[in-house]
Amino acid sequence: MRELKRQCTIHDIARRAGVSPSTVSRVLNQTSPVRPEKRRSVIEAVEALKYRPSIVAQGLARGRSPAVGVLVQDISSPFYSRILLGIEGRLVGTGLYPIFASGVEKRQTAQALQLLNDNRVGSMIVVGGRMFDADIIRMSARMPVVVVGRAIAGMEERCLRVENIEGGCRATRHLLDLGHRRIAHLTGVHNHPDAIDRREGYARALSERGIDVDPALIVTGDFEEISGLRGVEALVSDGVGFSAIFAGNDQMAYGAQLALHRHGLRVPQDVSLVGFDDLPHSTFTVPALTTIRQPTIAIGAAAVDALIGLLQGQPLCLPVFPTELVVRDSTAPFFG
Amino acid sequence: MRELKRQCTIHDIARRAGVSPSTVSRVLNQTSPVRPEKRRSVIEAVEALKYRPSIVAQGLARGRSPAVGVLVQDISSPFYSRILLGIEGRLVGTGLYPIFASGVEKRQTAQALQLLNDNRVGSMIVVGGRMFDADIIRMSARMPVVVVGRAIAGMEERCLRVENIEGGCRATRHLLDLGHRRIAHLTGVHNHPDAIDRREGYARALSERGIDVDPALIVTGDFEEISGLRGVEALVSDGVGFSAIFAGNDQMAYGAQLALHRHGLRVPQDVSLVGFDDLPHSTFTVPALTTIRQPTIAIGAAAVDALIGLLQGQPLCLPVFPTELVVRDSTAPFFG
DNA sequence: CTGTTAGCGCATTCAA
DNA sequence: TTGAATGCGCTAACAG
Repeated sequence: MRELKRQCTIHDIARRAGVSPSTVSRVLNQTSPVRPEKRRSVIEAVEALKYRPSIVAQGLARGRSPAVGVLVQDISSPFYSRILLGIEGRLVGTGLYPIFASGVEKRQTAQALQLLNDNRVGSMIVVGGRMFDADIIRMSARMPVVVVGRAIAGMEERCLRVENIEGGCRATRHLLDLGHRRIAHLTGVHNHPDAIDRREGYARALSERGIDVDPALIVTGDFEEISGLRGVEALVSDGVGFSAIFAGNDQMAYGAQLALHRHGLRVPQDVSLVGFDDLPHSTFTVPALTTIRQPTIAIGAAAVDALIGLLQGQPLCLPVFPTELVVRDSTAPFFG
Repeated sequence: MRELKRQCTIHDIARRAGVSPSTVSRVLNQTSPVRPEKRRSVIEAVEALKYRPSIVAQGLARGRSPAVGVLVQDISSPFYSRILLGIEGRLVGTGLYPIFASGVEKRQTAQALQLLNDNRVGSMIVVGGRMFDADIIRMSARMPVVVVGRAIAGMEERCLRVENIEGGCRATRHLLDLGHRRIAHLTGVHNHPDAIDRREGYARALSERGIDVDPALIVTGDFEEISGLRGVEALVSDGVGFSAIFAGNDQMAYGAQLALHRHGLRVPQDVSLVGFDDLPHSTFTVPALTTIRQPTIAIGAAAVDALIGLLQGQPLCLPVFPTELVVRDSTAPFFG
């Protein structure tokens, strides 16, 4: 690897300001009072040379790193990337900064974790993912960890939660209010807590109205578009009658939308469709998607806030995020 | 910030293996021969203690960092995040790792650049963005820099290029081949080289067939969905006749699709639509989008390869990426 | 208040 | 081949 042109160091500043390196460090970190005149000359030198301390050296000297490891399932996922945006935005100006490592599959996860460990990150945010809980629990013994977009048995209190049950209820109630009775549900990843909760909300809303859950109306998906598409195809080819669909997330709703279109079923005239997440793109589907909004950016920001609290020794405090129905054009009243 | 439980260091390994720290370093970095028996006991100790060197300390000692600064306009953009995926994937196993910093707006850009500088990254990949060229040129004087998704005057040779003109041609020819003559074009960001090239391709294909470019058919967009939507609305409300649209990218095509739908224009029966990029989502639009594919993942990977070559002192070699027409369901023959 | 000293964890001379 | 010594850039403990 090529050598870089040497950046100026704390010694250069010290020399130019006529003080010792420690003094420079003191004014920069405000770690102990410094005579005003010296302070001024230090600041002057810093500005003149455009000096910026090396985070690397600081980390070594301080014995802790300002890096926050962000472990994410898929950096290009439309959902997770919104959370990352929230995390990154909130980190700016805090002195902390993120190191992203993505690991969709198990092997990648091990590498990702190793990368974060090699960097000696001082804290972690886990965003979704399917790695073994044990790995995360082990990390959380060594540093502050906050989890977003999944639940981990044994460290529930560190998992940021969204009102998924309530959200599933809202979605389903909306369809019920429109007169729909045969409402299909495309679930998310099997055993995923969010998927389970949303389905639970679906069932709850149905039972509120005294409607029995028809297992034939529930199709297992995996939160990806293609599973939504296949889910609808299964429904149609099995001859299951339905006038509405509650998809476990927006991406599955997109797939469902396409499948419906291919079968000549119009949204919302023939079938009403509700998603979950309110991804930015859902404003632009044809037709625009009615969905349950969860505040992704705010969720990412909250994870950072919680982490900072933890780093300062405060007790963990994670808000539970509400969901909100956003009515657009993919739902309409049912006309038998 | 809380202290972490101390990780084991090279000294711990040295002690356990009964050798000096230098020897441990030697076997780990294979920097000079070590007697087999010692080598073995070092390796044994490393595995027993699950030792991993601190990247931070290595960076300090070596005077260079294995971190690659990745400056990106928007980490949550469906297009750029694909490139990031390619970059990240290619970096795994190279000993290098990315530090992402996003800066959509000018002020954020300055902060992003500062973050990378504070981390003393040893190289950089710039992905899109609208910051002043000068900032990038300045960086490129100090370290290897490769640019993706934009062009910078004065360092063209470091900018990875895609056959945008040819792509624009392909898209337009496809529509011409289907019999369309009134083909509208939604351009990307004003002055953006990709946008200019795609438009150039559009014009070239038209002139090949002896068709004059009608300025009324060209609407300026900005690569975002909403601009595609507004572009179509402008076209319709201005009463401009057209039977096909070539959108400067897929996101604008999405917006166009919705606008067409809202005006009761069916795709592809009434209007054919072609995008550019082939985002993963384009398989799931209603109807599935015909588009020009560019190999985003491969582009990210190529940027990394080029960077590694540069770091090893090799001359820069950037491939020019081809584009490919992907025909799906948003285009159909023109029937006057 | 401030300079000097001593590491942080590692790579890299330099001798041996 | 290998250990001891030195330093990367910075912070922190310790005198003064």
